[in-house]
Formats: sequence, structure tokens, C-alpha cells
Amino acid sequence: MKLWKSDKLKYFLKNKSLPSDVITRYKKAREIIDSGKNPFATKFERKNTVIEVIDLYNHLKPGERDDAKVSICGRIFATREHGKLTFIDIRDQTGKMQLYLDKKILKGNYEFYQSLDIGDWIGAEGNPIRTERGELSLLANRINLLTKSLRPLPEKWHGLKDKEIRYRYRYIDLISNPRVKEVFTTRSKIINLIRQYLSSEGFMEFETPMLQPIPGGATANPFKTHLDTLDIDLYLRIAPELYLKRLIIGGYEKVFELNRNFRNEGISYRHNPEFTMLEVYQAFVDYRQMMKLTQNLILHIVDNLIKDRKITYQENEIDLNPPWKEITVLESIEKLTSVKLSLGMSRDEVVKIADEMNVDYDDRLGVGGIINRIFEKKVENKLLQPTFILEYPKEVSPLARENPNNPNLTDRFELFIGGIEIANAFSELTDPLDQRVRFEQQIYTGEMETELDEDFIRALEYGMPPTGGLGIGVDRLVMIMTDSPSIRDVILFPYMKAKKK
RNA sequence: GGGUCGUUAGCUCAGUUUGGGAGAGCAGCUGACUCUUAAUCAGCAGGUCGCAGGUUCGAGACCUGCACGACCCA
Repeated sequence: MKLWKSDKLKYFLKNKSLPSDVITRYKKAREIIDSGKNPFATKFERKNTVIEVIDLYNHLKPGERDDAKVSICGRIFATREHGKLTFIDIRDQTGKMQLYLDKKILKGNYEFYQSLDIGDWIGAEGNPIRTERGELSLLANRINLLTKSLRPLPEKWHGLKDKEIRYRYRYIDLISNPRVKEVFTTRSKIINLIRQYLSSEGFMEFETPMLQPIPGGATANPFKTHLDTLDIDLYLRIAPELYLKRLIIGGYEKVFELNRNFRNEGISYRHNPEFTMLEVYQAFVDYRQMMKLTQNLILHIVDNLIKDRKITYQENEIDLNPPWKEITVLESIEKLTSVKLSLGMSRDEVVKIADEMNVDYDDRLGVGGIINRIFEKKVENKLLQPTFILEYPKEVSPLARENPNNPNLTDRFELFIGGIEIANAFSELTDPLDQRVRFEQQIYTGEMETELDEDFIRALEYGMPPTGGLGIGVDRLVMIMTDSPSIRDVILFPYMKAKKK
């Protein structure tokens, strides 16, 4: 506390051009120190959470008081002074409780307690009481200031609306907007339910490299970084896929990884540079089994979380009751745009149709790639009800096994809900020679900018059993489950440009 | 990358139409009040109007550029 009594405080307050409210609070803290108290306490022996007090004493009738001593902690978020009475609302993680301060009871301490600010953390001890107006409260006989808050919180009624402040200073958002806290609580539960379900199905979770010499397992621009001690470039992973497959080759039969991927690409309502991905691999099964797993996993989450398989996403009713629709890429295009395409068409024919439909495409793309673009642009966001899309062109599926009946297709599906891609899965390609050619193709077309991953091919040469693989975009799943319009609403600290001073 | 909109007190927002005095509510400070809960009442204080330039006798407002954000498009 010496610091607070030194000139440091004076200089700080003078040179920082702080809002007047902040200066007032710094001075208050200083006065508290001068009076021999510590505005930054080390701990408080809490006997009860707010919800416990409510559960135990909710039976009290208006005006009735219990002699039991309870103590709770929390942050002050409203105060109402009323002469020789003061009402203080505090909140802990479990709920809110009103403190009832009576000058007759608190005597000399009343003024100090009354001077506490919105935002302060306190511990309070007293008796449960229901006020005459009917609110279960704590009739305080002692209050400890735990941490002095030196900045004012957003307005109590309108809350914090400015999205920039909400995302940049998420802690204020969490304090100010209860709904935001609910969303992230739900997110945490979803993560937990995913692990719980996969674990109960016999899957094991592993961590594979985030720093990779050759980024693979997806088509995306990687972030580049550098390992100083060896003076070599490394990449942040764009997917864990190639490493998890090595685990299958190594003899694990059911594996998964739930963690961050990094893609150096656009930022939008469904893209953040770092995002959370679930990848699952199971030996001896094909993509059909992955479909069942996907559906069961999502229903496990829904049934344990929302307990209603009919949900609303952005004003659209979505029915998650199985069976979920199955339709091929080409069928879905025909159904939703009335344009009939086939992989047997010439590139010129497909190009002409894409141009007519106003769909842009990279010149390096072939028939399959352009058809996929048409699907992405014209179909995806219309797939509101849970829908498995099947029969993806081989050209856009470099890690998926070729369909035995049609060499232009792969045994792959994607799941869409609410118009957003949630899952992507396929029967994994196990043929090392085929995999080599596919990688070469990707490098040749410029789709993949790094070298061929010889080490992965070598692993395949040792033999990977037939395997089903699945990826789920966890942030997007959380968006659907929490009716959030943007990925920024389900990522606690979404990427924001640094503000220039 | 393009388009549209936004940035005014700690927070939520007026003020921009038609250029001239920077405002309200909440929060803060002072005072009154023994059942309030968006408490109430009286008073006070709080501003680099995002930043930089320009037009003008005069700019929060008009013009240009930039920063950050939101939404849409790519």
C-alpha cells in the first residue's frame, strides 16, 4: 500500500488524462488506505453462494427474518440509498442478491458501506430476511470490501451495446450483458458434451502438432512462423488431419482432437482466423458410419442442453429430429436453382452456366471445382434444415476415397444446418499412390503452396486401415445452438484489429 | 478488396435537415429521505464532438484523406 501513499499516484492521476469518475475512485481507494483498510483484500471466507441462500431461505415470508448467519460474495451492480436504509444488489456466478443495510444495526460502519461503488467486489455477512416488499435479502451486519473497482461500469438499463467495446473488452460485455454469459456457458457445456459423448463411445483424445513444417489436411492459407533456435520456418496448423491419421496407422482405432486451427484468410460472420475444430477418426468404418456418429453426437448435445429438438436459428424453425435429409451436390443444385449439371459435362459448358448464374470461380478450377463453387454460392445458405450433402467431386476432396462406382466422385458428405456448413466427413483415402497424385495435382494447380508431405505418404505406405474421418466446426455448431448470428458472438476474444494510438 | 452506415460525457443516445449557445437520461459528486429494486427529490460537476487537413468571419454539422467498427457484396 506504500505505493498508494507515494507521489506515484499523484503523477499517474495528473498525466493519464483519465475520466473524472476514474480519478474520483482512485482518490476513494487512497482514502480507504489512509483509514487503515485494504481495498485489494487477499481473500474472504464465503459460507454460501447466492443460489444456496435462495434455496435455503426462499420460504421466508415478507418481513420475516432467519437468525442463521450466512455470508456471500459478489460484485455490486446497483445501489439504492434511502436515508437510514440502503439497498445494494450484488451478483456472484450463481445469481443476484439484495443486501439490506440498516443504519441502526450497522451504526458507525453504515457510512462506509453506503459509500461503496457499483463495480466493487464485496463479501457480506448477515441474516436472511424477506423485505416487506417481498424480496429475499441479506440483512447485513458486516461488509468487507474485497476489491475496489476503479472504473465505472456501463449503464445499468441499456447495458453495453457498442460491438467494438463488447468484443475488444469482453469482460465488460460479460459483466454487463447476462445473455452473453449464457452463450459462453452454453459453449463450455457443448465442448464438455462432445468430450463426454466421444469418450463414452470409446474414442481417445490426443494433441497433435499445432506447429507444422508442412501444413496439410485442408485447403487454406497457413500462418507462417519461425523457430529461431533452428532457423526454420514453421506453420500454424490448418488442420490436425494428417497427424491423427498417423495415429490410426500407429494402431489407435478411435481417436479425436478438439482444439484450435488457424487459417490465414478472410474474416466474416462465419470465419475467424483461429477457430475450434473437432476431428474424429475411426478405423474399419466408412463415411456412412461417420454420418451416424455426426447425427448422434449433435443429438446428444441437443438432448442434454436444449432438451427440445426443435430450435430457432435466426427466425427459422429448425427441426433436428432424425432422419436428416440426404441429397447429392448435383441434386441440390438442380432442386434449388433448376439448373441441371453433371460431372460429365465439358469444362466450357460448366463455365458458361457458372457465368450465367453469376458465380465467379478461379481459372485453375476444373469441372468439379466450378460445380462446387456453384453449390457454395447458390445452395449452401438455403440449407436450413439439417441436410447431409453427398457425392462431392473428387477435385475438391483431395483426402477422400474415390467412389467405387464413379471415379469423379468421393465417398464424402457435408452437413448443413441453418445454412451453415457444420461438418465435413469422408471415407479416408488409404492408397498412398493415389494420395501422392492428388497432392501433386493440388501443388500443380497452385491450390497448395507448400511442398508435398512425403512423411505422410510414407506413413500411408505402412498401411492405414479403412477409416472414416469427420470434422465439425465447433464455433459454428455453437452459433446454431445459441441462435448467434456471427462467429464473433461465440468466440470470447475474436480477432480485432489493433487500435492505433 | 468494393459499397452503405456509424464514431458526440464512463454508458445509452439527441443535436447534422437550414453552419453561429455542446445537450438529455443513467453512472459520479453534495444534500434530503427507514422497505427500495430503472427508487424519488434538489443542486453540482463531467467534452480533443474518432484523427488530420480543407472551405468559411465562424465547423459537431459542409468537403477530402485516414483509423476503427457494423452490415452487405467479393
